[in-house]
Amino acid sequence: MSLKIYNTLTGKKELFVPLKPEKVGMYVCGPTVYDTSHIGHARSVVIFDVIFRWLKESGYDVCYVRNFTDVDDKIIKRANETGKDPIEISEKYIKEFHNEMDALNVLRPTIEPKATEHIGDIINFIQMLIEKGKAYYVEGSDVFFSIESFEGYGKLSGRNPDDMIAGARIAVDENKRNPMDFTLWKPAKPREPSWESPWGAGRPGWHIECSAMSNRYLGQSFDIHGGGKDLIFPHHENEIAQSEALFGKQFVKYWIHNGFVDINNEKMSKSLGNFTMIKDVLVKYHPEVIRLFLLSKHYRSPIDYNENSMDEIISGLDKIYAFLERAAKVGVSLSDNNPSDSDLKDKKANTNNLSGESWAAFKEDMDDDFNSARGIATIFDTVKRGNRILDSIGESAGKNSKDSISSENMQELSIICSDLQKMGSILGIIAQSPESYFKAKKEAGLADSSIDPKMVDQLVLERTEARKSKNFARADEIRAQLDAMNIILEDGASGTTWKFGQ
RNA sequence: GGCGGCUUGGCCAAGCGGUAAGGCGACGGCCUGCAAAGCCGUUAUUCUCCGGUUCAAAUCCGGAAGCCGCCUCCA
Repeated sequence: MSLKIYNTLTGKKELFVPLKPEKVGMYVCGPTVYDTSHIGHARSVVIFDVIFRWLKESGYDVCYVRNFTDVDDKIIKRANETGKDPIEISEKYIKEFHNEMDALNVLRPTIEPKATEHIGDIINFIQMLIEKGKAYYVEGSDVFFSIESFEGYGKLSGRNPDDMIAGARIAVDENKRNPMDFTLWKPAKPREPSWESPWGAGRPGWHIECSAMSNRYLGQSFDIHGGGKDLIFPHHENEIAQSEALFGKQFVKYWIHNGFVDINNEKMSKSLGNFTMIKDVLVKYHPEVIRLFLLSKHYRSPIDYNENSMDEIISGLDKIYAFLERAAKVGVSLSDNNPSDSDLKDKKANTNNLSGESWAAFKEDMDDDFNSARGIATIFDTVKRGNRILDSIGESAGKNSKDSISSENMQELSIICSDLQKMGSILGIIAQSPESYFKAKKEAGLADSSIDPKMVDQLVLERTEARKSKNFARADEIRAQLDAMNIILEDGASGTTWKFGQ
């Protein structure tokens, strides 16, 4: 067990040693719930989901906290535009977020705190900062954090406050002692949600909620803090300032940041109008295809979402399931591979003695800074090994029945399949049985092709008869006819099956 | 202006000093009545370019070119 994690704070890959043995505290910045989530949110959530799963698999007791920012300018703006209550807005999008993440087979974090439910914690936190001389209240204005009061300001993002001020594009607020000081508490304007505080009715600034909530659930110091790369500055920098200024000790040991999703090699942006929403992607692709895609590149690098890549991913996932289906046909039993949150650990205890070389390789891949791209390569290597065994025993030609497969081969195939399922359970894929995967695929194909399956079956039957009577001309004619409908035939040992092409 | 990142075969993508994983595609073969699937083989003497360090560099250092992100809300 020697997990290494790239730490943004040090810019190096470091051996992961939790603050307390066997326990890990992890905080990830969740969405501001004012709009529908896009594919970029999905990437971040899926990546940290895999990290969560891997930490648990590695034997840690993980407390995973992911917040919802449910009070914010954008939510208020949205509320005013739609004439709704801000709470209505945030609840709507929280619900949507949960639905989509459930569809993507994302495990729920241990705790999902909301900013509005921690206003007391936030006010206390600010109060203490003021008492320590780290923050100041400007009468009639905001409470600001004083960056000059915190020596380490800029250490996460590698920025020097003076340089930033020099090239600043921000309007200087006359109330601030230093232009880089940031808001902890701001006074409420009319018709805005607000809470009473020592500084009048108002609401928290953006950064303070994460310091207050992480402190509440994970303490003054914890192991991992994550989020998108864009959060490094100013959000996470400011969190460090708030928490370390107050508690005088290291806030977070390992900082993890994920890269962005581009769309056809362009950044998602309002001006380009290319925001790709999760719900739209879910309509087009199987959830496991989306996960496999999001994990197909190292989490820190940018990844490009485009149709061509998605088609390649579909081929890959089909290949994995097709192998499992072949294996099942010769009698390898596949376990139910959709473990709930709680039984990942039990599963480990049950199947550990069965794990093979693939699992060992995968473990190395994941231990190396959660290298899911390499883990996926290991999955394909495993599939190839399995197919090779199946070819060698001539299963496809129907020469061997289940009984005549040697016990060594059976044993090896069992291990390969169980390894595949274990690897899948970390990446959150291969959660279905091959039958239901291909059945769903066929149904999806039928749904948008207006093809009558009965008619296809009838043609397949006719072709089988034609083949029996060596009328190959007719057989090929039928094949061509179905091919024109994007239907591909496969003549197997146990009859002919059909599927949709890509 | 400040900070950071990227450039690997037709495409996607690992690689983090020891002599180029994996996927998609293409081509040849096995299998098949023909296919499909699967398997086998071929597809980068070379990693944007130029220098340097080293017995050894895609990997380290210096320089050049191109691309990108952050510094304002952003996963």
